[in-house]
Amino acid sequence: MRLSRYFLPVTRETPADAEIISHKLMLRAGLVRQTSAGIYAWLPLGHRVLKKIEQIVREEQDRVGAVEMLMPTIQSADYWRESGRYDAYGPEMLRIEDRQGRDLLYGPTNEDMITALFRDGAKSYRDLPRMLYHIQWKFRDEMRPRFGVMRGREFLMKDAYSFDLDEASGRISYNKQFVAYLRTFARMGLRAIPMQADTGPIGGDLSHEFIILAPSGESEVFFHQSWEEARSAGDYTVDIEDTAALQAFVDSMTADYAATDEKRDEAREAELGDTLRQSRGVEVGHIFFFGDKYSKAMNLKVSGADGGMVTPLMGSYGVGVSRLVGAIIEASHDENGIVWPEPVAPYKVGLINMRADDEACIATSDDLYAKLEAAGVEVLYDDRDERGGAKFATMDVIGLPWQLIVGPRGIEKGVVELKNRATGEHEELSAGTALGKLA
RNA sequence: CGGGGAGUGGCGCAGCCUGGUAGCGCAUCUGUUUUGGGAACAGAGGGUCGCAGGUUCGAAUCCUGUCUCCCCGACCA
Repeated sequence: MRLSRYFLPVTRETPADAEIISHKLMLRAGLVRQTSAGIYAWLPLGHRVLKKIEQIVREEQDRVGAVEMLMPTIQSADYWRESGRYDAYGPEMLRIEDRQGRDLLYGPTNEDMITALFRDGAKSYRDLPRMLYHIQWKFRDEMRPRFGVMRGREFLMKDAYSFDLDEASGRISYNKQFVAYLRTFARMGLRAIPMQADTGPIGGDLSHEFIILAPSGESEVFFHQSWEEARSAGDYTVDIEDTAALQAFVDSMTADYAATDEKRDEAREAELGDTLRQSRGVEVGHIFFFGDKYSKAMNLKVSGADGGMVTPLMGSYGVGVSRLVGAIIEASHDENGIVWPEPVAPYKVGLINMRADDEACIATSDDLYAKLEAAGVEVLYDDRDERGGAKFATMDVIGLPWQLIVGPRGIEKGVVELKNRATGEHEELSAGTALGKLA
């Protein structure tokens, strides 16, 4: 993409209503604009990040056998009356009335609707187990939206739902999602720590929050030092079809202490001694096995193998997709701007033509741009006729992993400069070599 | 929802107390000189001061109401 044809309103000054660093940088880097309290427009660059994150979430859901679908943002109140939640949910739910006087709502979550949809389509034990998910905008009328997209009223969430015939099977579905979550966050360059959360009516330990360590996170968290090590998706490989191995893996991942402020265990912390760590954290995912809460209330039943009727057990699994954009920035930035982990960067390379009034610079830059595009490298090309300093500042604040710099000095020597945004390391090399490194 | 604060060109702010034709920095546009880490000079465009009422010869400024946004708290992906 040529910057001369893009829409990237970067600003030097920070809008006064931004408080935390990720929010400031998202505004400065032209990722989002606020349109109402807790509601944001995603500008082109921010939209690309959102899509990158969404795609990683999607791939990891698919990998554990969840099936993508799409439910509407607007729901009939009838689903919620059926589950008994319509009156219970309270003012956080945005209620709407259509021209016929029918009660509608902007969905804050989808358990009720998915239960109804699954009920109408699944008739036999052969239809289970199943995991369904969608990635859709939600609305919760928060009393107090804040922290930019980290606590918006409208937010993009991946929510998955599992349907199983018995608790053992439900546990497997839960474990698969557990693995998917670890891999999802690791792929985004994040250290996400699974922390035990409030359990449902069934009890046990089948609810976890996934917390990302970030200095300005909302909650105080405590954990074993082993969680400080960065891990990649590759550290989370396990044969998810091997039930025993899967369970063993989940057990090993929950063996080391990790607790939010509300869930601290004084005794265990005392045992940890020097290996106890403390940090701020942001909740980016929450998985939960709640059994027959909705299936029972909404009369979801399927024929069992023995001819009797079975009430499926359900779980739900949420990832805050839009929140992750803010969370990643909280975890990855420096004094000059955002430092995108490559898998979620809006573009991989920022190509800078230092002198857009110089024929040789234009020719070299255009050529590099064409070749990068041809090689499938996502490149944002600053071809504008502006001063170099302003271009560097723009590239720094938007934080693309690589900066490829073309200027008259380099051209004289037959080189271009390649700079790594995260490390600041830069080297001069031939255009061909640079292409090879980036492609 | 309780407490506090703020609405003035795109962004950041001053002006308000003590009414008298709206100002600064950044950004934008034009020209010239520049050119490897947010250039310099000259010029230009852009605001019915959140909205509605009121007081007054006259309101950004005083009064009343109202809307919106932000911060702290309790609640939440």
